[in-house]
Amino acid sequence: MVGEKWALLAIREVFLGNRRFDEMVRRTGAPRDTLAARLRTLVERGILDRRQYSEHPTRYEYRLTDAGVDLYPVVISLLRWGDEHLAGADGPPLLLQHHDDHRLVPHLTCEACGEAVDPRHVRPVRRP
Amino acid sequence: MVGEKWALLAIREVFLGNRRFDEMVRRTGAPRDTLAARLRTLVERGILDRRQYSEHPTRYEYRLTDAGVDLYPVVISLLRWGDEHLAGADGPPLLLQHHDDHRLVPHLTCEACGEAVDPRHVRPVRRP
DNA sequence: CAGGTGGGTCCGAAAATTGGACTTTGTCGG
DNA sequence: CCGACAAAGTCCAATTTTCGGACCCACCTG
Repeated sequence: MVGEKWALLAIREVFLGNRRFDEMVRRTGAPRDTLAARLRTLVERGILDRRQYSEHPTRYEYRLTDAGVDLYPVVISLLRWGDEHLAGADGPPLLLQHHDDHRLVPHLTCEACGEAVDPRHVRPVRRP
Repeated sequence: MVGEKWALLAIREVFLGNRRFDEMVRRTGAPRDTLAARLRTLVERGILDRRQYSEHPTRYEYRLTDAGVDLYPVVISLLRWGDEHLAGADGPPLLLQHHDDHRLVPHLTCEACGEAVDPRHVRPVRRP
């Protein structure tokens, strides 16, 4: 559903507030052609919504649907991975302010027990 | 780094304990050719490690490096998204047991303040 | 009326993926 | 010793996707 090239990057841009086609092209560097196709499939799949934000001139923007918003943990986890493993000497290109008073430190926990999720404590079981 | 087709699926299989080439082909349905290429790039990028687990016959398996293990939140978040938005009537194909006594309910929090992460409370800031 | 912006489309070239056949090395049962 | 089987790939021609750049149209703005 979100595995094609540019799909998650486009979704990230929408999360960052860059909802317009040209803005996404500029920020991601995707070919306009490919991005247009990708946005179409994401809309078809119910992850993005294309809405007009101005008539005269007719202009569109992309918003996340509820299902799209649910991808936030995926995007943020990838962002954190990049910050940790790929960032250069001067740190990550983007900081995330949480509640306007501290840096967001994303971290996966189990809602049931409250603990941090460690792969060693998780056992996959095929559908019973 | 992990955006090409089959990359995250291969990584997922390794997390699930399916570390052998043929096993991954069977489970993911990827073309052998493509999977072989993908595994090669993932090894080059330091996400997987290819190690011999038997001489005579010579056999290899793929293990996650530390950087690879750090992708766990990404894989788990995607898995949860799929469970929520794509699972059919009989539920998700895979259950995750946490500490052998309850179902894992993955959930992104901020380590700094302990709260659940809500996109509305996060403000991206370009590098200062 | 010239220039700019937003949101695309069109196209030929280049790159990646596909599925199936084939290979190599070694094990196992009879 | 023979035939069957497994693991881990490789090879190849036929699709599919992506790429990058040019182009288009409607609408402002000075």
